[in-house]
Amino acid sequence: MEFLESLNDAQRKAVEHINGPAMIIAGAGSGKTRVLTFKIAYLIYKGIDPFNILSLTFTNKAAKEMKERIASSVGESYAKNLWMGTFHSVFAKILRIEHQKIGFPSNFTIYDTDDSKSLIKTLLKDMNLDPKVYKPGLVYNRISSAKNNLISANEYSKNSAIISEDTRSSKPLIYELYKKYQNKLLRAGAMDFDDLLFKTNELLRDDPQVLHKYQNKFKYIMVDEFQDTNFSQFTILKRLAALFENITVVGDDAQSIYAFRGANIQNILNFNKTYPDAEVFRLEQNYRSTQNIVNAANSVISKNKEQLKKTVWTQNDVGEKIRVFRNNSDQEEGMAIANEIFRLNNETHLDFESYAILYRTNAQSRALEEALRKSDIPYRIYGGLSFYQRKEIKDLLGYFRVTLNPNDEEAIKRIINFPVRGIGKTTIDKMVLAATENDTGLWQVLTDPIGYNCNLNGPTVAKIRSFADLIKSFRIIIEKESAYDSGQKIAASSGLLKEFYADKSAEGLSRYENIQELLAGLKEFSEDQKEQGLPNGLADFMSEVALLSDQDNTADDQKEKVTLMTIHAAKGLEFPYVFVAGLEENLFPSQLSINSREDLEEERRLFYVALTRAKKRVHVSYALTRFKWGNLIYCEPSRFIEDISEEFLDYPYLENQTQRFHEYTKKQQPSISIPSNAPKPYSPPRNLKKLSSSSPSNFEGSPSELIITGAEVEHQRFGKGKVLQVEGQSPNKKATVFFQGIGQKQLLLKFAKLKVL
DNA sequence: TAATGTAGAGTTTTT
DNA sequence: CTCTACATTA
Repeated sequence: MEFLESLNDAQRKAVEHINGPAMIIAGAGSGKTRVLTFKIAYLIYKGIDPFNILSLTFTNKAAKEMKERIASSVGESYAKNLWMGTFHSVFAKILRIEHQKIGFPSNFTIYDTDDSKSLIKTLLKDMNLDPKVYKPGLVYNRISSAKNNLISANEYSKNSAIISEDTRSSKPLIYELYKKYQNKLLRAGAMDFDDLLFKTNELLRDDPQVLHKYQNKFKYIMVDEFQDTNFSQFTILKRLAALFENITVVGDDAQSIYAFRGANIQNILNFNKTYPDAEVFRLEQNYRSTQNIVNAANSVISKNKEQLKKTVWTQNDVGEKIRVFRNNSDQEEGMAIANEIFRLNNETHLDFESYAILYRTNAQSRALEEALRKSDIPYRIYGGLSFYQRKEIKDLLGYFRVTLNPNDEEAIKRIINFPVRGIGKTTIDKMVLAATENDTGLWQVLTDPIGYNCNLNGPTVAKIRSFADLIKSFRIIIEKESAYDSGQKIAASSGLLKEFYADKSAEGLSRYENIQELLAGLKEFSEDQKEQGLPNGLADFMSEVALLSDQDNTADDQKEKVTLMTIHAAKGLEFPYVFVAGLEENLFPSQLSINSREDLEEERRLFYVALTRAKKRVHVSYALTRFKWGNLIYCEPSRFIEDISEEFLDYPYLENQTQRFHEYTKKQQPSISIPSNAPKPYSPPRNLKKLSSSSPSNFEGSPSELIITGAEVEHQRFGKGKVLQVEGQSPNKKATVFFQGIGQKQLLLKFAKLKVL
């Protein structure tokens, strides 16, 4: 066990602790992950069966990396028996095993946030509620936080405090929505993210046999990022650990930055109350950053009231002070950072991947990107729309979902008329109505439209039948074929591949590429699973995919590129040089946080996280003016800059510059007008199209019989074009026309006026 | 049914 | 400003 030699005293003690509850408070950069992996390896060396170890992490990526590290230390054959993953993925797995006990199919669907919100929208329509008052996002958050606090729909409706809170915000019927929402999920054989934890809690609470089974299986439990767990998660832990109490949690209260989505910092602050015998280990030596960075970060976090006692220190060099950049505008801020990176790079000859620019909101990336582009500095930006949220990906996954679970109504609605097969809104509404009246699901109606008496005409019934048959044929395919083969066939037979292939616009091209990428992922999955002798069907793929995120796709193309990301996304990462941009009041700290101490403290922890990402030097910057939604606004430097003790700051111009700024703004007030000498951003001319399309309309179309393949035609708006194809029967005759300079368009002849030339 | 127009909203994010 | 969701129009 010579690996223990490489640990410091505190780390080694934490690793060697085996029995009983333990809390490891791990300061930033203190080698937390190393301790956790070593501890698991140590348990295995001590003869504990990996089969009895459960290790929970914040992301799948973290789990995967840790598993690999353990495998390289104790051997693959041991490591593969470890249960390792996020709360959601581990307990989804268990719920699939125990599905009968909770009344769900084993291949239940996991609804993502979009599915949930769309379901809430349809419920609002049913109940005739105004979606402007009952904003789906708000309703969802309300239900989500109830679930995270283990309040069922029934308990919710009986909780007077909650009801009166909802009434005060003029949304008294949320309890009703919650109930209906759960009913719909049950009927759809679906769970949302919170349900995965909620149902696990119910299962462990109500079924002593199941509880006993998993208590005995998971004799040793490790939890990473414990500061970001919520009540529901902690309750699961308490239940599972109740028998042996071999639970080790690792975390840093100073880095708790996810309260806004239900994480409860009290879990870590009060761990000792739940487990009075818990041994507490403090990892306080920082191996990452210079003394100046560590001390500056400490001075910031000390302004928070709620925290566990610890003193992070380092033996590293003193290093340089935190540099403060003051700028007149967000553009200038970007240029200042770009210039500094350029200068540093000449000086140090480091790769561009040594630099990160961190910010509070994604919207800030634009000005920064522009500056980097102008300076020819390569960068990679994280965030934005994730791969799995893209339309085309959700479309294909929608087909997979319906195939696996035809009760998945959100997925049915997504794909039933995409690609278009003539089943429109009216038809769907009729069938939904029939389903509601007969107290059944949409799929049942789809498979027997006549039996349910939906008042549909013959051709429509035929279209519905052929859609149902299509799905049924997919069900046969996935019975015996691999995920890849099934996926390939479904993508082709559904018409999706053709649909995206036909679209030759830039967007269409990238959509097609994304579909291909997903199929490539399926292929990789199928082959990997087969190699390992594991099941490789579509169902197996789908049971994992709902819980994956972009960060799990370890794309290694960030080499030689500057990293741009939000501070949240930077958690757990490190860079030699870090730029924290936009340190302005109402931006960082965010405007929404400055009214409560708790929220403000969370923002301050976020700043702490930002500072402690850096190894060598930190630059913080702010702008005096910034464009927000097209308007120039004036900004004040963030209070967080003053939270850094002056001795660690390099703030050359602080006094005279800010003073000048204040004089300047005073002069301008009270009329908030843009001074003529203020920098104006470049904005390209817009709405050119509008000007060219406003001609009076006395345009006559030719009769549809004259519109034939090959004909040269003219359209009022699109101009001259050539008919490539005509399909369908009058009055639903459709022509595909190629217009010069515009591209291919599909037009319904009963609407579009086309003149034959 | 599909393209186009318009109103409204707009932290942080993983599962 | 920019994106999205819904209504409108052909």
